[in-house]
Amino acid sequence: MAGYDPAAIEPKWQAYWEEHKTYRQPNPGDEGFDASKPKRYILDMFPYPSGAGLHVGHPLGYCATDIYARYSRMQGYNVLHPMGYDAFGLPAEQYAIETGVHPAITTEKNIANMRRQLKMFGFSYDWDRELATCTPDYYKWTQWIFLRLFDSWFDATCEWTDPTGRATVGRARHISELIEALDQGELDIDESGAIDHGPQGDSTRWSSLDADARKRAVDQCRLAFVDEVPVNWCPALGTVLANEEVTNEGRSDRGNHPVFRRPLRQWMLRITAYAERLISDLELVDWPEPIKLMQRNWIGRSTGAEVDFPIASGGADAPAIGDFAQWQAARATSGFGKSADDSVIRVYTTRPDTLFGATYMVLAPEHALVERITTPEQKGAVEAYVKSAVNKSDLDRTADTKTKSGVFTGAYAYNPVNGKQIPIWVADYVLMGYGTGAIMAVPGQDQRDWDFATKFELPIIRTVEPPDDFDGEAYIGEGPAINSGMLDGLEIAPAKQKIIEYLESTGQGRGAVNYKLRDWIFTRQRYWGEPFPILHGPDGEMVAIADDELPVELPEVEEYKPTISHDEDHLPEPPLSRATEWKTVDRDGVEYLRDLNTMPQWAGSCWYYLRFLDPQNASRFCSREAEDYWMPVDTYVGGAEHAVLHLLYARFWHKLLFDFGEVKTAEPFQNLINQGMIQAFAYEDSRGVNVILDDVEECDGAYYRKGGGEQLTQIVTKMSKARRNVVNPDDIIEQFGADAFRCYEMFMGPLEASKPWNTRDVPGVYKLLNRIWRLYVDQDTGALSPQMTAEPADEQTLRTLHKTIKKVGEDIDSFKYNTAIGQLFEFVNFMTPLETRPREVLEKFVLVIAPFTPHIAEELWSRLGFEGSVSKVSWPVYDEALAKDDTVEIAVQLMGKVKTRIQLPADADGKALEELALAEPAVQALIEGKTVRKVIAIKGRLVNIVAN
RNA sequence: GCCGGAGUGGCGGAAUUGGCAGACGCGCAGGAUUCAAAAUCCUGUUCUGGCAACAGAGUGUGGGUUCGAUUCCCACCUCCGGCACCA
Repeated sequence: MAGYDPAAIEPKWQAYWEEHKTYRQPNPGDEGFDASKPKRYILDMFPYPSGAGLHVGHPLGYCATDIYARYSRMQGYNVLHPMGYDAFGLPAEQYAIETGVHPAITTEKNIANMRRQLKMFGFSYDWDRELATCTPDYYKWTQWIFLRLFDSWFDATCEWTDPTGRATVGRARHISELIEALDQGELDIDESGAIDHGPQGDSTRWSSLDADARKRAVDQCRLAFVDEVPVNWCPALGTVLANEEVTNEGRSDRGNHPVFRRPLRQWMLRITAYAERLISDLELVDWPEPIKLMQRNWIGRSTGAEVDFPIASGGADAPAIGDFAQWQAARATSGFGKSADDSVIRVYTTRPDTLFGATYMVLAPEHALVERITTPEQKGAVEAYVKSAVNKSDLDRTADTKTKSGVFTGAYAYNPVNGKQIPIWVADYVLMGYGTGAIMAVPGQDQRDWDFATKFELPIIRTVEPPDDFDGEAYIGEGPAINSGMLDGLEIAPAKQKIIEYLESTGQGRGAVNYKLRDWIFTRQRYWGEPFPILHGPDGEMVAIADDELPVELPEVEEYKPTISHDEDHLPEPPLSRATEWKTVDRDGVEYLRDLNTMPQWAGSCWYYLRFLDPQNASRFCSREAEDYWMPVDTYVGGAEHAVLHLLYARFWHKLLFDFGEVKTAEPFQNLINQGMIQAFAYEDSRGVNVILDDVEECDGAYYRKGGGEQLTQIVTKMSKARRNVVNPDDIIEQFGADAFRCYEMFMGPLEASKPWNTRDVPGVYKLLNRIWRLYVDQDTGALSPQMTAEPADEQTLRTLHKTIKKVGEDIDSFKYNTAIGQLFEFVNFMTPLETRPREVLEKFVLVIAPFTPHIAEELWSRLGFEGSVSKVSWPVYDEALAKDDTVEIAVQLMGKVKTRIQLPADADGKALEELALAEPAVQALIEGKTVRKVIAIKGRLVNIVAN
């Protein structure tokens, strides 16, 4: 074999790496661990083991981290670079429902296929650390972490110095400390059941509860708690559906069954407790600013005020307060209640300064007061409206602003700042899940309110003076307050401050912080997930399974489908309810029922980066030594689609473990890179109808329907089965090899950008590898090329080499692999025409390509006569002086237009550059007869002459 | 609708972050080699006009700031990702 043959060399070196465990990375304390080296933890987002195997999108990120890992090892780092499988999930369960094959079997088969593919790419994972989230020895610790959530409450006012030495407010504490504090009278439970951090030495509410009620009260304060929340319940499928699985007609995407929006008892994780820290700790990590911004916006912190609007009149049941002045007087003494009493509508507003412009109120359709305040005349309309609104998703309700809908309840409330009666409406653009589920509407300063007010002919009062040239509708900009009594003339910020002081002093409101973030619904009515380690007693009490009884293993069932029904009120009966033996547990003669739900797929992926540190550990999720050495993750690469949810959930779990001293870093992921999506070309006819790839032919750069059909438009879309434009990496590797595949994906464009796959471009990089091969190996004989000589390299060759080492190294450091490979092309373009090529230069070049194309690098390295793996060799050092040129071409501009180019020393700058340039005859000719007014000289770039 | 990102040759993209627009690759055209082809090597390739030297235009659209704008500012258009039970 003389030519480059990836099919021969790639399996050979993959077998070598496997046999020698080339990429095994020992932990501190293990044999072979080198404590003198710095560390890098380089992590990929692990894949779901789908039956389709890896698609071309997976290896994009995996190639990027692999190159970085290989480069880091050559730079002298201990590198932790592991891989595993996010193995619980819906597709295996769906397949099981259809075929009866146990999801564990399907999953294991898919994992085996993915493992084969991952090895075929030549990724340098430490395979001894491979894991899958669906194995009992993994999910044992997922359950263990859940129990830490169950065993804890959030002490929101606790001021403490965290183990990294930072002053922090709020932390998770063991639930027993809450009970102790309640017993001691240091804390109380408030009217809504939440922890009352108010005046100490008063726990009257807690003391008034009996033992059962206390237990329930404590359960509601846990970080993992059970609550009723509205969900899309589909009794015919027996599960809750995601909004995207529900059609516009309120039916299930799958099967077209009716879906009901109804409250359901669910496990909830109190992620909202960490809202503040999840925002502020973003300062600790080096993430792309847009991703941080997305997380901040998702958490959605806003400051404003809560204000009570007393009900003035309404239906027979309306808790009207009667006389406004009396109410005000009463409030002045009683103060602002912790939760709203019946007679008021409490709103949250970010613009309390606009209170005088609140001309009506809106309740969410689900608001408890709607039914009570509605007058008999409006009852029919309101009921019909509420009925139609509850089945809409939040997205639908807020999406279409043009066609705002709503109904008047017939009731009125008093505006607390001026006592004016304002109408109360019901509208679905107000969401129960945000704020208090009720708003004060200020059409003068809010466009949604403006649209609504205009449509229903409600009054509009401006309370911020717009500029003279303002011709819009609602005005949200800065300006002095008008029509606002005591606030008139104040700018927004001081007006906010003043009105909050007034509201607090009169007991009508208070300053408040609000978050968009909602607690995390953690229940799934499914089979293929982690069982909850919780027992339910006969009287509804919850008991945690002891740590030493974990894992609670997933039992066998004969049918994976939840129990289905056509009755709207039928309650969920998940598949685990069929595990008759398993589901009941006897404890001291009392029969307990296991929790029959499972955790969402997120659970396993929330902490897998910790298990990689020490995956076989049977006594802890990972050893403290391993955690101490390896954390945090230095580089985390994955798709931007995880920018919010996965990354927020994982940070939340990490902070819980941090609060309990189980991990030592406040944040898990120090650096984050979001790879783009690999898209595909697709073709549409003149009507915009998709034409599958098999029916398209190209002619002179245009695309036509096969058989002389009409011309088609090329578009860029997601790869999809329907368009038949999915590319299978196995096919590409079979044709061109893994090294070429890796190079192609890295050369496609910036890692972060989405870009279309184009198989037509793969031969380009394949050709590069062939050309590299021929620099070393004689095509005819298969021996080392006779053009490779022992003679020392000339200066130009050395400059090219050193420039290449520098450019490629710097590009790897900043993950700019597309330009790094461009430099490899330039090096090869330079070497190819040479008659003889210095061996010393070519030896160094093998090291430069080793991170990108490990197989060909190993082969050439061994053919050059070296023993052992090239991945163990140090990255070459470049000479700064040789890596740049002495003279550079300077562009000479006249009035900003390039007129000529001259060669000048690279280090000339400022005045010197200006003088050198002006001395050039070509430049003299340019300015002849003109007056030079100004000269701008930029070192190594250009000289711009302003002359006329 | 809300949040985030992106628009540069026939195509993927580059541009030291305010300093020569189009590196590098694909494709295409021409040439060398070959009986021929593949492979390989060399040359050219933003557009318009011109044999050419050269001139003009040009980074989604329209404005602005600047000696100088793909880069900064304002407005708009288009596309992509996310919107909490797909993960």
